[in-house]
Amino acid sequence: MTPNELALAIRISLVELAADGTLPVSTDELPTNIVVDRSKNPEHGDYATNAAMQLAKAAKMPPRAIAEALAAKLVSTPGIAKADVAGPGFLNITIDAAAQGAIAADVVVAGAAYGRGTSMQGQRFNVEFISANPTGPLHLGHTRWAAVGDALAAVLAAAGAQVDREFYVNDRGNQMELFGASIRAAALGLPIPEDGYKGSYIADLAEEVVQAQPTILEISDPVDQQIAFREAGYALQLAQQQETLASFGTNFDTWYSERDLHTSGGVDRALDKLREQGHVYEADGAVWLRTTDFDDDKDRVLIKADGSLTYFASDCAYYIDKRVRGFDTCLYLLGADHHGYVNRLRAVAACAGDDPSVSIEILIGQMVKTMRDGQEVKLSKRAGEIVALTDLIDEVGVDAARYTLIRYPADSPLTLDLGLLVKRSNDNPVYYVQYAHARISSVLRNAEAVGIDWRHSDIAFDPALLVDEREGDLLRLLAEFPRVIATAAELREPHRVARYLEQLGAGYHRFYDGCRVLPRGDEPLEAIHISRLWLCAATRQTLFNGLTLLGVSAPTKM
RNA sequence: GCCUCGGUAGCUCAGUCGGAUAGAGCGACCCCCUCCUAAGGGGUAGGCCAGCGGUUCGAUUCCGCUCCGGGGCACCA
Repeated sequence: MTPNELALAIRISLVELAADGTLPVSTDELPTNIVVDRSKNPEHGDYATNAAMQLAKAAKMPPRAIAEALAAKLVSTPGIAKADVAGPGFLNITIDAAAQGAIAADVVVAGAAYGRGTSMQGQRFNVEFISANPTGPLHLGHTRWAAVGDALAAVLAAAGAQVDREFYVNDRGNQMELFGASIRAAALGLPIPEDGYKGSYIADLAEEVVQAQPTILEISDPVDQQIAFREAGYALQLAQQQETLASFGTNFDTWYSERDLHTSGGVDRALDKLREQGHVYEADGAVWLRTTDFDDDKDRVLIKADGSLTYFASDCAYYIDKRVRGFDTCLYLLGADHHGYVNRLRAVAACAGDDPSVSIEILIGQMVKTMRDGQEVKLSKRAGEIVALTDLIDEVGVDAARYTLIRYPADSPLTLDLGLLVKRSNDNPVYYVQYAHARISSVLRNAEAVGIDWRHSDIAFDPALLVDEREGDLLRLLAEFPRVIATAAELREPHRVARYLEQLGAGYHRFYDGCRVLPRGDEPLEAIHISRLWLCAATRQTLFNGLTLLGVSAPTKM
């Protein structure tokens, strides 16, 4: 019996109590969401609910009396062994051993689908993240969302939502010109422009461009030549970013070009839309959007006095374009340095006639500070000091990098110690979780080696045998997984999945330490062995499903 | 100044519909391998959940203020 099934049983009992008059409340007054918590203390049974205390006010009855009535109903429910009233009105519930153990079989049968739910069915999300300028390699500043954004998208999808991962390519504007000028200067041996890109990768790019396209040096017009360098460099950088992210296990459904947004008329359509909604005005020779109608500090310029479009105009067009493409909710995963954009983006949605509380959501990822040997590693693309994402992958590997970034909530600042991460030690919990998966894999291999086919054995899986305290803990943990995914999706917090996997790993290691799975040398094969193998298989499946959501591999050997 | 994120064990951090005795890893100390991977398990020590008020049966959690730290407040991209 899972917590969700238990919650349903409690709900049904309450409805019955309200119907027969034991509880003087209408069914409308019953809590729709019954809270069922795992008990921390084993003396308090398997699960606890505070439903009686929640109802006390509406029913004008002492919580303990309500709990008593509820307990009497619940004990006649199949699968529930015991229901005790405790403290101010908690109800401690013990699940029947067989009903508890049956979860192991449920998980094995569900397989890769175990944990997936339907709580977000019918919702279409556009999850946009990273969106780095194509003017340089991806660096550590981009990695947090590369890992967390991807995991968040996976979690939303696991909760039943339809999710697109999108990367916005800022391939227009002044930065691109500076980029082109910088490469050209490097190729011709000229000084890099004052505010140009000074990283050493620029020289490499220049060399690569010239090698692939020697005639570029013969272009006499400096403007044309700069454009040629810009375009060649752009293509190389974009390809490199795509390759880097693919090697990091982050794959986008859409790479959306800002240029396309303009050439397709998206900007004009957006401006028309905003005008229709009545939030556009002219002043000081510029065209403004009155975002102050919706909580922004100041209005924003769409078209500058010189007639050129602002970057903000592109932002508006991009948002409106996403909505036209049919997304219910546009998620923007931004760095803390973009936090000033939150209000204006929300205002854009409102100016476009949308309800910002539904159609736009902006998540701010706090800074990742990187340390190496106790020294802070500074990231500055202009100054040329870059710790590239590819370096991180090379140094610590995809699994450790992704996992470490994902296991902390994105809205808390994070300090990554590269020196520590490089050590493949226990300090990184990814190994702990992966080890649990590998350990189970090994047990199952050994079972096979001695000829035990636990799935099709003559000796049947008997859920009632899994009564050891460590087996019960592990079963309760397994039952928790669907709720973890649903909550992680709801709160946009994929780190909850990682933390859960650590608990599950710990639960397995304890079980492994205290409960012998395979028969020793001369022992006969018995039902307890088979049942424990099912429990092992269920745990492995859940670890696998969870790690897969996070984009971390689940090795069968380490 | 305004906005925003944080302040929980020596260190790094978990802990949302407000619940029973506040958790984990690392570090310290003590135990456990004739047995499926010791990359593991068990135990001890370590806390005024930054501070002060409020809401109530009950607050680390919700609200207000104060203090301390990170980040942000362009007709830049």
